[in-house]
Amino acid sequence: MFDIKWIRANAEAFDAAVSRRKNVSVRSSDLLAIDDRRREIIVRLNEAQEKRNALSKQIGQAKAQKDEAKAQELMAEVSRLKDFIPTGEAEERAVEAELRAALSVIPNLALDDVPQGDDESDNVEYFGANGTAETAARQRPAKPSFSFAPKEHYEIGVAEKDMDFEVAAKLSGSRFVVLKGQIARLERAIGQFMLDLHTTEHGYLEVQPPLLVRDDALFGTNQLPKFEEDLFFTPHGDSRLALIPTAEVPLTNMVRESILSEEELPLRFAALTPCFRSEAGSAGRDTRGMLRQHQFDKVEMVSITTAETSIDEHERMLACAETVLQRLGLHYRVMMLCTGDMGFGARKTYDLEVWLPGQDTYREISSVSVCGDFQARRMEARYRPSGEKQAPRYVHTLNGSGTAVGRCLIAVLENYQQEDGSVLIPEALQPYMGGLTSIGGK
RNA sequence: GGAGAGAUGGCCGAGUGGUCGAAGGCGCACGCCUGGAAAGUGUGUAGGCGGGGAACCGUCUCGAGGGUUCGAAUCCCUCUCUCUCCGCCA
Repeated sequence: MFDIKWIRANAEAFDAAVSRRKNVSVRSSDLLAIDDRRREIIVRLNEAQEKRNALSKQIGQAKAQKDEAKAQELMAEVSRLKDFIPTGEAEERAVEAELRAALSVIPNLALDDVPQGDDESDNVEYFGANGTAETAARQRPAKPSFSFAPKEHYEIGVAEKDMDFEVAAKLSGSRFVVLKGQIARLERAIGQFMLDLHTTEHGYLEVQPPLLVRDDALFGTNQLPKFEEDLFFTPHGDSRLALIPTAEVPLTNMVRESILSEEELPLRFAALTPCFRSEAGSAGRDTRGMLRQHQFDKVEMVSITTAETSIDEHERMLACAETVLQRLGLHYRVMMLCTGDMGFGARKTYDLEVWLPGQDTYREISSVSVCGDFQARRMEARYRPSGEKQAPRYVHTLNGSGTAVGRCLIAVLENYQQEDGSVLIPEALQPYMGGLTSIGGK
């Protein structure tokens, strides 16, 4: 969410930057018009309150001096002028709500190095801050080669038996899956491996958050008010709770409505949780297999930083996510999303796309975004700079998947499949699989 | 689910209708003291909004929202959360 004072001071820059984003027609002049009305009512209200307060203080003094006649006279005077105050207060609340509503549906502005574009076809491959295609290729696992036609994950022998969409449909309908036996264990192993990697090697604090959250938390991380239809809700008393669409929501909101000290930053949280998405807008897309589900596991990373360090933290977080795929020996590429493909709250986003030989294509497995102070302003999350006395500033927030567990399971199955329908277990996962080196063999 | 108690600044905690944005303490900042530190000591130390070039001024905020009143941290109502006891329960 934007600071109206910043928009007032930087109206042209705001208009130029906001016009880079897709489907956004708002102009600074619309917002400033609301703000002008807001300031006008505040001035009038403050003047009335000032008079009322001054007179009330005199009444107190008159009563203390037992000057009842004077007190009565003053009280009559206050009664006359205070008619305006209740209506003025109501007017101020209304116009402030109007301004907030207008501001809360404006997406974040892209950083200067984000490519301009309409959709994913305008994303550009990214090789690291100082990297090239060559340096990236040395660091990233190679694309596997097959002596047979690799299958899609749900066609592979071991999955045909233990990845059960039919029974899931009986329980819950489409876009659910029941995993069984060694496939279920493999999914669990992948999640454990990733979470352990981030907590033991990358400095993230392991967190087990609630999976049900209130509307305020969803507003903080931008799911509300614009993307309500993507969520599952459950009634709760007279209100409701949402199933988290990503652990970004609880992890980021852990710092909401607080003032941290600069010394505590950066805060780094990681969690392995189920995620729930209605997929309202994607009917008919990716219906086969478990690529796009209503429920899936994901390891999420969240960093809370100062304003100065968020860009560096973004590169660091990308590297943390990449390490997962490198350890698993999975080929991937990194895309910098263009302005048209970025999420609502992001200033810049990198997607990790893992190679799926069965589909013969790259598919998103992780998304790493830096949001600046956009979410912090929605959450009222600030920090007090150290040293000389300074006013609190908004923190910067970042989030990234590290990575999606379900999609990683797909990638392991497809990349490590054998002709006989069995699947080799990557070395990094073997300790989590009781030492097994393959599953689904005869 | 029933009964009761509570929510005050970065933290702890006093304050039951007026001069209270709020005692005191802790923490923090800057000074004094010291060879240096600790201790001691002095001063300062909430946030939002509006006005102003600035110094500064005004206003709002004592969990949230309403109400009573000339005036509310204090009284009333609703809600949220926390704690204690009882019940139920993985």
